[in-house]
Amino acid sequence: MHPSDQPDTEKLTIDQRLISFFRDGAKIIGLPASVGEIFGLLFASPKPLTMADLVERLDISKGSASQGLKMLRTLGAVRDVEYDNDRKGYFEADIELKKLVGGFIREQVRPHMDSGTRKLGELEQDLDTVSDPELRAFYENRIKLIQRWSGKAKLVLPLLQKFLGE
Amino acid sequence: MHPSDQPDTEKLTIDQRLISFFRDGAKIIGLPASVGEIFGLLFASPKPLTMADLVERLDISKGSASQGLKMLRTLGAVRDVEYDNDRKGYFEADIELKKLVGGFIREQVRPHMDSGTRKLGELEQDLDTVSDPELRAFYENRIKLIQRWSGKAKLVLPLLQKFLGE
DNA sequence: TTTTTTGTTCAAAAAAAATTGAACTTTCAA
DNA sequence: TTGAAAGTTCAATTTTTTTTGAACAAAAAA
Repeated sequence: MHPSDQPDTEKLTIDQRLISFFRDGAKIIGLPASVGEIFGLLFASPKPLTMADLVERLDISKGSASQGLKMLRTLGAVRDVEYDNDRKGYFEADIELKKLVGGFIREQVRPHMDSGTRKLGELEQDLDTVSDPELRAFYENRIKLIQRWSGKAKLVLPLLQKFLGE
Repeated sequence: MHPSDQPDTEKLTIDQRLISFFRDGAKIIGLPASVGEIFGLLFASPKPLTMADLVERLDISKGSASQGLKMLRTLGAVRDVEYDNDRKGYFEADIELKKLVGGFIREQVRPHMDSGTRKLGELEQDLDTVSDPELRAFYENRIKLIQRWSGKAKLVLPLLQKFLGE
């Protein structure tokens, strides 16, 4: 080992650091690391990149690149751009926080909340099946409690989006 | 199969439904399913339960129960209670949204944000190593952008907690 | 003290999630 | 048309995470 070789954190290029930053970020919000890396590389690139660029620079498979881009497009975090009047597709990162958060809420948060709301409804239906009146009163309170939580959650999301939209 | 047997969603008891509800909720916020189930069972129980109760009613191992309870206590979502002046430990769910969200932010969100802030600092240091002035200006802008995001995130959390605190 | 009950720890096993890569489809240039 | 480049799909593999269970520790009853 050459004496000037330093422990890990030294001598990383800026784009490597950005990739790592967004890899961690992706994991935190429950997205695959490769998705974070793809976004990171696009975010760190002054010009649009092709899928082949991603495969080469991130050392991931074509399959991962394709699936990762698909997810990022669905989230509205990456968009297709014209470039080089080339046959290949080019991509760039969307950098509006409002849009990034909006996409995440729309694609990841809302569907879960909706399914939760549905489950909660089913729960309420089944209260009838509880014969013991004391236990039933207890369950009623618990369900009311979750409904209050749910109501707050539904208020928080638009508030959050408003706050983040500059 | 008896003709009165219905598809899955029928004939679940309320507590089974609550357990399932919180199992899903746990997965959504990135916690193990067993942790959600434990919370769900405690939430659905009018009186405190022991670890042995959890093992039996959720059909999980003693190890899972012990680890799950540990995590829930750290999150402030479950607390030890006196009961039955018994040798065994008894537990009950904490049902204050403020506390649940607060614990999650303290234990899961903050540490990640702090590590992100640190990484961001390192990134800024390394700007010097970029020789091309155009590229450097580009990176400077990107880093400033993330810093603006980070600033908002730091404002949002207390706001959120305030909103949820009744 | 010894035994029994309760709870913790952690290496190993199982389960879940992400990634790969080869087969396939689409698109366009020659 | 045909062939090559670009992109997608998905079964198989790899990696990561969760769960188990047996060994251990702590505490209290016998």
